[in-house]
Amino acid sequence: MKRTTISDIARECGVSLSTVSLVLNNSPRISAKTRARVLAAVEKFGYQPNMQARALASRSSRMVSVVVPHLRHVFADIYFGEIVSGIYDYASEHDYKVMLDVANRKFVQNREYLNILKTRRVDGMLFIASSMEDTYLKEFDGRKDAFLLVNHYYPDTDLNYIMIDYKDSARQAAEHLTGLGHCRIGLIAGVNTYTGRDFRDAFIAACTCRGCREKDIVVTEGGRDWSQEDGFRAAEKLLSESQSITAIMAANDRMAIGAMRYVHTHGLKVPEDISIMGVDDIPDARFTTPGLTTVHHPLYTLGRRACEVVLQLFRGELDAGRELIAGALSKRESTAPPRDMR
Amino acid sequence: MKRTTISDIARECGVSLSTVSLVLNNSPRISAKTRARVLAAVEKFGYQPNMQARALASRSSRMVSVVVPHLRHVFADIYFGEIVSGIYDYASEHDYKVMLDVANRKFVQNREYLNILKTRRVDGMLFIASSMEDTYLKEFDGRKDAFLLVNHYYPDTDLNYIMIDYKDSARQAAEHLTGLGHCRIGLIAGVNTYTGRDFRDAFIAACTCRGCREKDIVVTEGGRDWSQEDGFRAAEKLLSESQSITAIMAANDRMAIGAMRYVHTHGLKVPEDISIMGVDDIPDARFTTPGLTTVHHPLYTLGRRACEVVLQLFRGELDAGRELIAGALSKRESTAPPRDMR
DNA sequence: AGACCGCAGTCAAGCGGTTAACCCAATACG
DNA sequence: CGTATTGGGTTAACCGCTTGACTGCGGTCT
Repeated sequence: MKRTTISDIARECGVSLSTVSLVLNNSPRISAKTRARVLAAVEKFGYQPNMQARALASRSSRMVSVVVPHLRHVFADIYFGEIVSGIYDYASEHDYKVMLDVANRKFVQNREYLNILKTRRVDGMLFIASSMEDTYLKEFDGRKDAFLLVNHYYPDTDLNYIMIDYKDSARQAAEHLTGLGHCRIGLIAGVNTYTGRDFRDAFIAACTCRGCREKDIVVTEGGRDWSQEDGFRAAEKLLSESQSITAIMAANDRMAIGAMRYVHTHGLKVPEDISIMGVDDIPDARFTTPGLTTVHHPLYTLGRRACEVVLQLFRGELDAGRELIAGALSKRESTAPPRDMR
Repeated sequence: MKRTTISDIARECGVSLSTVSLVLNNSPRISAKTRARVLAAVEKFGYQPNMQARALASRSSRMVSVVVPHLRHVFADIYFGEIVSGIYDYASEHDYKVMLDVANRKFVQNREYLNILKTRRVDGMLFIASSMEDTYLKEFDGRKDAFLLVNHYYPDTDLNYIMIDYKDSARQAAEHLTGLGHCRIGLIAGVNTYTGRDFRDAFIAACTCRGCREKDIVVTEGGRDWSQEDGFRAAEKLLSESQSITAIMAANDRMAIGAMRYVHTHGLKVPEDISIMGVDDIPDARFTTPGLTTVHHPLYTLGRRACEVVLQLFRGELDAGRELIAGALSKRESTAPPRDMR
């Protein structure tokens, strides 16, 4: 009841173990004739090499680890879902497998994030967007593991990252809104991430640069989940504190949708009374009423590229990887010139 | 720049390789004193055993594979998310890792579903709810791999499964609605799964058993995605074809929510004009207006148990595993007695 | 003709663990 | 006192594959 191994194939063909191995690894050192014989035997036995043995000998597990934050329904979040899909597809196309990890307390306390690489369980690790609180990431500073932050970064370290260019998205959003004539804008910011802060600062800078007075950009914090509820509450706060704003900019679509719901339930019309804009371009953004103007962020592509980079890092084809991917304005119906401009 | 291995530890302590190995595997054959010495060295070097080597020698990769269907946003689906979370948590608590797989064309054509087990990449496999079209699953019939269908089953095979008791949920739903006095009910069924068909048949049976006439249970097919849009369209069809129904039963919450949206946009009130009921109890069900009456399905628990079973199958502690997990009625505001009963 | 050079394979030393079988001193027992 | 048992380790044979070094050989170059 034993599984067939490489030596069964070798015996069957009357060649050595190494020959079979070389055939299986597409080495050019084997003649076409021998190769065909070996492959026929492989086919005949339905032979599949044992990945553990292969990994042990070759020092490559052909597996990457994807680490997602420990959030309530992280496996039901389109934001993470898109990135994971991108990673999975790229990995799969290159005969890699994806291992899942959740950065929960156990993961951090036991320092599993280091052990996973140390135990050679995976060739590389991808950390999807965690928050500023995840200071343990600093431990990777100085190590030369195939390690990549996906859609976030860690200041003052040499950690590799690939992420959406949030500053640029902020600029695009600011230009769109100011271009329509808005100059008193409420910003629902996400401040528990470095990218969220960058977005906030870049947005304010871009607005003032285009003629808004800094005090007319009213900032409120969304909340740590960046959820619809957070957006709802933030809009409530924003509108109760300053009635004069003509537009709300949210740091992601979910909060924008929550804000829109608040605005609607309070008898205001979007975009006639107030413009609302988000960031990310999640599928739902298309189906809100009115459709949500947002900055499209190619998260699937980001995931694919992240996986590509981490494999290059593993193979030593890359020393450091730091990339920014630009978003693009996606204009829908939730933004329009303010009332007094029409 | 080599990693520390088991022999480094052995040398440091002046014991043999096997002693270290036995300590690491909690063998009772080593004295407390020696054990302490070894563990101290392990600590000192920050040693972590190489999992590939361990897997090769011990014939266990301490990893399970989770296969999800190839759907549009499967990594962003609360239904799959809950199950995966359950699997992940159980696995993680037992020092297992989770490998991800998507049953896409490549996966099926290359018969990867067999290779993953053959190549010993994983100890067990969990297939989350696929449809009746996934006939390739039949190939597992007769094999004694640690293999489990999660929340579906395959008739006329010996494939192991663990799933929600959909027939029972159908009965509970039918009893709730008929109990309120409904006897003309529209059913939005999901018919591309065996469990969906069972649900439909059991629902009809339970209704007729409780006095409804079979022709008053109007059945329409939802669609292959079981999505809100599917529910929306199905409700439209249902209400245009038979105005007399007083309740709509959907085979899952998402379709129920879609149906509710249709009903609302057409000026009818839930539950005054028509009752609506779903199945699953996803988080959104709590936040609809009115709150959706549904049958709660413990998907997280299902995932946990599924992982437990598959590991027991792997260790040979279980020969076959076939389990049903019961749902429980979750009464909210979307169901009430029909107009003529009040 | 002799040195040299691929070409097509083979040899054998790993990769880093696990575990059945064995070994030896100390204790238990008749 | 001789023998069986047991606690605590060790030995060595794998697990199944990769890969650098080596070999034999026919053809090239000088």
